[in-house]
Amino acid sequence: MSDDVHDRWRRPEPGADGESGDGVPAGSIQRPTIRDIARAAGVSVSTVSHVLNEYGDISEETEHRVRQVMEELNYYPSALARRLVMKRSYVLQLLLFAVEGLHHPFFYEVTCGITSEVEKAGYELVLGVKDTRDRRWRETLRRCYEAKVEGIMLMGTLPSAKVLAEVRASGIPAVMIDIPFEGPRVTYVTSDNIAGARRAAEHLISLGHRNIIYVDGYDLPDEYTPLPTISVARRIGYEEALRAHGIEFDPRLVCIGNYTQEGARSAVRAKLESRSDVTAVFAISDVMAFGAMKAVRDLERRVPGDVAVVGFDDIEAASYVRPALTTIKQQGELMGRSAVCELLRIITNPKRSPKATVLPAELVVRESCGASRLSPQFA
Amino acid sequence: MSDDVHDRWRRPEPGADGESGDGVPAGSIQRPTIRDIARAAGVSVSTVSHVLNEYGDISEETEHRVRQVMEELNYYPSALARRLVMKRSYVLQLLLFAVEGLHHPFFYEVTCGITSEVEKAGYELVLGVKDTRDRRWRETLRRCYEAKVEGIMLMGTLPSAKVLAEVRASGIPAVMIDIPFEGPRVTYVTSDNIAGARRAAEHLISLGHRNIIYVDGYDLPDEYTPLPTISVARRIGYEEALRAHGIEFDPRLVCIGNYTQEGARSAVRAKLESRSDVTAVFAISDVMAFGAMKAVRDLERRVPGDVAVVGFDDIEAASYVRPALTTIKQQGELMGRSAVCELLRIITNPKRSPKATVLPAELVVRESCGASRLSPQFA
DNA sequence: TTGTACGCGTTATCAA
DNA sequence: TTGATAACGCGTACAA
Repeated sequence: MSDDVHDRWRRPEPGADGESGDGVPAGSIQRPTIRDIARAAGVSVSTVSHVLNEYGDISEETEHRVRQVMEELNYYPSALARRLVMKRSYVLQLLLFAVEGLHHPFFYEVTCGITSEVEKAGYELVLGVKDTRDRRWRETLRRCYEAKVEGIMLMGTLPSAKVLAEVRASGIPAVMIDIPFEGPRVTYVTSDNIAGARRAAEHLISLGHRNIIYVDGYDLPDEYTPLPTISVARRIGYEEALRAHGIEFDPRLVCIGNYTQEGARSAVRAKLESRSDVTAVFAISDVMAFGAMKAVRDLERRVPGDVAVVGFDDIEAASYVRPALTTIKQQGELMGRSAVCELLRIITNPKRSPKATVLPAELVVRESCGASRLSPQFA
Repeated sequence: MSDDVHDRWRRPEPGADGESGDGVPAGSIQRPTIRDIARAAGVSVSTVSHVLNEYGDISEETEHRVRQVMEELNYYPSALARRLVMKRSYVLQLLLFAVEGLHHPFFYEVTCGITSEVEKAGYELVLGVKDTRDRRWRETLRRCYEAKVEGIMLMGTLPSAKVLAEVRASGIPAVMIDIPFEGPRVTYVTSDNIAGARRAAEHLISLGHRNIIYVDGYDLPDEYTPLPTISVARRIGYEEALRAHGIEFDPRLVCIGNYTQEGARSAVRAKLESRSDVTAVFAISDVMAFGAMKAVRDLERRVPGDVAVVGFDDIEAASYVRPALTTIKQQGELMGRSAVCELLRIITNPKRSPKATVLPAELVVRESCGASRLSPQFA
């Protein structure tokens, strides 16, 4: 019936080659609407809608006809229109704050976990990567508001405390990833950074080390002081371990690596040169641990023979390097999944006060500390 | 005027603590609409719309009043509604096909390039990561159709040829990343894989190597045969280099590493054991090159002393490993940017036939071949 | 079981 | 310079 409709909605490219025999749909130009389907099938729009949403109150014959027409016209309902009328966007936003040149592999892992869970829930994930130092984040948030995203996940290197505050004040459900920050509809997921760092330090201590360099990420500007970053947490774990073993914490053993390899390299080298009594390094990221290893070699010393090194994250490269890096494993993918689950929970259940998630961080013993027991991961 | 409107649209949380003094907006529940603004400002909706879109035909006084009301009510126009009426989604989709456990760091780099460019263009980027072996990709594509995405970028490990064909047939503008596949509104961006591979092989040859193991990614099933993958391109470059130097190509020197470290490790070890005349390995990904290095050590031989190794990609870890990996650098971020630019071009200019982009792939000499000339990247 | 009519929050057209 | 009103494509009472 009404064949002109078929004509109206031809495939975008009438098929210059044999390819288009497949007859696949879409094309962002102009597509058939639910009304076209209704007309072509000789029914009303609501009938089509009922078929589409499987109300199950349409006669088998009608349904069949409708579906057939949808097929023929390559009809795909507009999510845009549906979202508008449903007053729901089904969109989650992932905001990644990164520092230029710092492609932290860990983020990628988390992102994979996030996407798979988002998809499973029938949502869409919008990805935004911003430079941490870019002042235009307000613009980015405005776009979230306009897009009516239902939830935000925020991850990365030191987003300004103002960003966090604004997200919280926005009232949009949010889950911070590895950023301990809470609010009415805001929570976070993180690794057990304190325990992880403690375990790392204890591992070194158990091997006899007492003077352990601590390579921190950033030297926090004052605006962050109230913000308990992962950096702070790991520092606590480190100090706890020292205390538990009667070792006094020496602030002069702390240095700043800026989360980069080169930053850690020069910082550690400087420390090693000034302190000949140091026999170990604990860097709070694997990348910085790599830098530490280079620093040791710069001084013609050996890992782990002269200086033991422990990292944090367990990125893939940790098993590639030589000697393979002993480190604290963070479960990135799981972290991503958890973030999404928690976010969806906040969205669906506004009353319920959100709960922070803390994932275990386990020690992975490889070669960089010289303690080569029972590790199948060995190179 | 009309103060009840102010009451209706309070901030989500009336501010239990001092925080909300900031007065920041949004909240996905129920927000003021353009009509509310119009009412509160005592003007018509079209006036508000004109202010919003800066038509410049509104009296300064009115505009000021409207803006003030928008501010007070924390009004943010709905992108959903706008998109519906504009018949444009302003959404680009990135489809990443990955194999479980294979978190290729290179993808992350490309993604960063993509996001920054997408944002700059005022678009939104929806991210979807699918397992290559997942048969439900049709579902994923359906969601693209329903969301009326304006363009698709496709990247990753061996998406089935069917996926590519369907994307092409869909008529949605698309840019494949590192997948040489074209169509009416489909093109690709890639590195100069042939030249890169040739350069890698030539580097080895120039160092005196003649029996070079070639570590390929996958053994392609028949369905891919017509598809010129990067794998095929690199193989061509490899063979070209051999031919140019009068070395006969020996198919028995080719092995399959499945793009994983362990895969390459065992494959290369087997080859090395059976062929004592081999003095070099060219792996078409860095990760596989790492596996090759392990294989060499498994046999108590040394890199580069006994066996030289070259990789492809230049991921970050390439500079971390010891010896640092000599490899072919792909410009991931640039690749992402180029993909977006080309995609936007296809979208805005439907007539113009798209043009493939080939980015240079340069040799980065480090330590794994023993040729340590003029390289500042050295560890 | 099917159809009518209204609303979702915009922009665009036209008239005032 | 401003305002009414019709789209945009869909979901959903409510009526038939």
